Amino acid sequence: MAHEVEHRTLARYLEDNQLKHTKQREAILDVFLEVSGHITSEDLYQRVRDSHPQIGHTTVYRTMKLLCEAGLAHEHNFDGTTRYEIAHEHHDHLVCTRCGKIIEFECEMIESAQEKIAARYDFRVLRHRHELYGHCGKCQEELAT
Amino acid sequence: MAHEVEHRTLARYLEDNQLKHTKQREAILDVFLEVSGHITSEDLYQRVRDSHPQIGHTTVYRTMKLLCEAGLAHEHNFDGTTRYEIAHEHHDHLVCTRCGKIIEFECEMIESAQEKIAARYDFRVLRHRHELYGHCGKCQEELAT
DNA sequence: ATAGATGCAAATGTTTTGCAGGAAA
DNA sequence: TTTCCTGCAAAACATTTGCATCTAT
Repeated sequence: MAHEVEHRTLARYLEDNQLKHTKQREAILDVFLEVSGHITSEDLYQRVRDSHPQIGHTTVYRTMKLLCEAGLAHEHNFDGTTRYEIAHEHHDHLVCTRCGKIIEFECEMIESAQEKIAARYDFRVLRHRHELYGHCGKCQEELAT
Repeated sequence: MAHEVEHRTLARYLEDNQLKHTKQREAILDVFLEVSGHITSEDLYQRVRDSHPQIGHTTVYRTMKLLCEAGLAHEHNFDGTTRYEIAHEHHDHLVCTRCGKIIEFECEMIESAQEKIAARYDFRVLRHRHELYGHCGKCQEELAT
């Protein structure tokens, strides 16, 4: 079994919460980690069925919610459809709308400005999304010709 | 009729596109401008029915799409629910995930930091989305009790 | 043995679509 | 009178829930 660290994290979470360690949960976690992108519940369900045809969609939903609670996955709602991504350090995105290239960035200055904004409105920030859409350098050159 | 400028803008859009000027479209635009917040389709539908009980939900959806095309409204998807807001200058959002309150903010510092990031990656930003999710002051108090 | 998990089917909630009748041009 | 619009009902999706059954502990 690949992704041993994540499976151990799941096991610990299940034990800590008196939840049960089932084949379905293992299988879904494995497929989720394998695809390693932003995946919808439906896509995940289809892929899980390739190797485990008896697993239902309901279980995929319930397991993904569990993985989010265990800190292994993040849920992201993009244009009305929920997508899951593997949890990792926070970052934001530059998205090229022409070639689809995605660049990750982090910015201390923006993070601290966010804190100031939140304080001004007496708001406690739990998470955020920040995406810049536009054209990458290569696409700018290609458009200039 | 209040909001004459917007109604004239709608009228022009309809004429320019050989679309028809109906009571329903007027009524929905009026209610939308009156509430002047971030409103869901369902909320809008309920309010429209107070004064125009015969108008259907379908027409609300279709009209809001039209208002977006006419540049009078903007559609936003916050955590899976679509909300409409009156089109105006760019701003970002603080979204309370407990009570649903939405606060708009603008921040020069963040805008200029975005420009620096973009320059660093040789990226030309055309638009962006920036949302901070968390708890508003009132909800923080309620949670503390 | 028993608390918890599963999978089906049905319910829910949101948005879209087909269609026949109705209104604006 | 022709084209577009409306409202209903039904469809289309995405997600959740009730429940009887099964399984890990």
